[in-house]
Amino acid sequence: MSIRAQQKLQTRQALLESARLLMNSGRGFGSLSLREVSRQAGIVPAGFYRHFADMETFGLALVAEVGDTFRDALRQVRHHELQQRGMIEASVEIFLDAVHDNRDQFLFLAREQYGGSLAVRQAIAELRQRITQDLARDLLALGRLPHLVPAQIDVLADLVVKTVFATLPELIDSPPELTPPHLWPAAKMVQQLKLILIGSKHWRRAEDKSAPKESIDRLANAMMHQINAT
Amino acid sequence: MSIRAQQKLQTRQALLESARLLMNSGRGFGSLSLREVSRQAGIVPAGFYRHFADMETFGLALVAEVGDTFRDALRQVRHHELQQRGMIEASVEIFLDAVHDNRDQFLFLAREQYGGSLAVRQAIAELRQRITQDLARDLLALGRLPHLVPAQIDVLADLVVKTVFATLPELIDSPPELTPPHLWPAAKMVQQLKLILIGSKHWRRAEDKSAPKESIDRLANAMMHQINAT
DNA sequence: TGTACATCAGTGAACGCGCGTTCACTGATGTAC
DNA sequence: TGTACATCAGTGAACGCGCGTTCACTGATGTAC
Repeated sequence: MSIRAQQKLQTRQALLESARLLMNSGRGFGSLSLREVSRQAGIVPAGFYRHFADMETFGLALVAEVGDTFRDALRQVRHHELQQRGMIEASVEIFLDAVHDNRDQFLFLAREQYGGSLAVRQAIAELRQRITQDLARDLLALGRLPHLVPAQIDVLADLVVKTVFATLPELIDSPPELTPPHLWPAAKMVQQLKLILIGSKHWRRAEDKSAPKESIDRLANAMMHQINAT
Repeated sequence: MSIRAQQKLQTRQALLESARLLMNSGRGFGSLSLREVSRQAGIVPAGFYRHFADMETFGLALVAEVGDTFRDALRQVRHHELQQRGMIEASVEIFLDAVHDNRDQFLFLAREQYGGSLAVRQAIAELRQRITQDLARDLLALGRLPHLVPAQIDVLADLVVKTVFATLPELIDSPPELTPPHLWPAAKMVQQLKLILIGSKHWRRAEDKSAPKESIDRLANAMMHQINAT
């Protein structure tokens, strides 16, 4: 790569890192200013535009960055060729190492998954959906849950990913001083994933004959209560 | 109450409602300005200070508001005197009604649970902790899970509340057009809560004799990987 | 290799704008007698 | 009940400030010959 391209890339990464640094003190991405980020990266405000059209595009670059990191971690988890016993602990351990090594990237992800601008939120939702689908595919291919239909696998994968994403903020910040050991985030998450896995082992196939009509009606009822913006 | 006090209360509620309205278009509370909120509520910026010292105090009032609504809903759920069959569906139905009736309050809660200012995030964390502890107390008192020790009940309650909080954003916004019915948020949440309940029915007591030392070591290992800010 | 021109990452000044906060004020409501 | 004074929610003007964006620029790096 040419010297100029290298230097440009360096500045670009300085901008990304600056945003993550500024968010470390508890601020949301939406409250960062273009001038502030540029200042932190050591360039003049106008220089920002050599790299990004606006703060929204910049936010999408941050999502792409943590997305790559996240998927790398999951690839490592997958290559660990899961054995039944201790599978969850080993996977969580690999994942926690990735979070530790890229603390501020995951802080951005945790902080902006619901709070960010529309574009950032959508990009994170897409990232999360791809991760969920990959997990569902793996669970189906592994064949350890042959009693579940694909729709159930989807619901299970969604719950696992939901649990991991929702635990991220706790994993990144220290827990309150008085937290008893069984509620320390990493241990708690391991227990909860095991609990979910136990549930999925004993989950009956949908449309079970023992509760034929009533449960379907109830489900439809719950679905009708979908809260819509429309 | 005096006329003056009534009018003041009315303006105060207009301010709270204005903030929630402004957040409906996808913006975070942290990006709202004092002038903007006052304008929406129909008063002059300086008038804001008759009600709140600053935007942070104002944010805490919004947390308190949705906290009351949330706990009212849970009180209704609790008074429904849960019967075994269909307990989850009935509870979710009551909860979804509350979310529907107070859409923008729950939108604030969902949006700011991780993204808000430090003070707002802490207030929401306290609200959530109180809800979790109440649930753990209820689960223990009901005695339907006698094989679990209190520490396991805590982990279970945390997972249930985590699932509900993490599903809130989906419950509030419409799901993407192409979502298959089994992944519609309300139905999906019901399935996932059932899955968790099934897991808890089959969860072995901690310190199970069949995996005596190894699992404790693994747990400790996972806990050591706690990611700290320190 | 050397030269002449092109590219373009980063500069520095300037702009108009909405912001949070202050202040003395007004006039409806409340209170004391 | 009527009067005289106190309270205080909301006003309107003013302030200094950091913001996003524009522009012509500079000078190191890249390219053509």
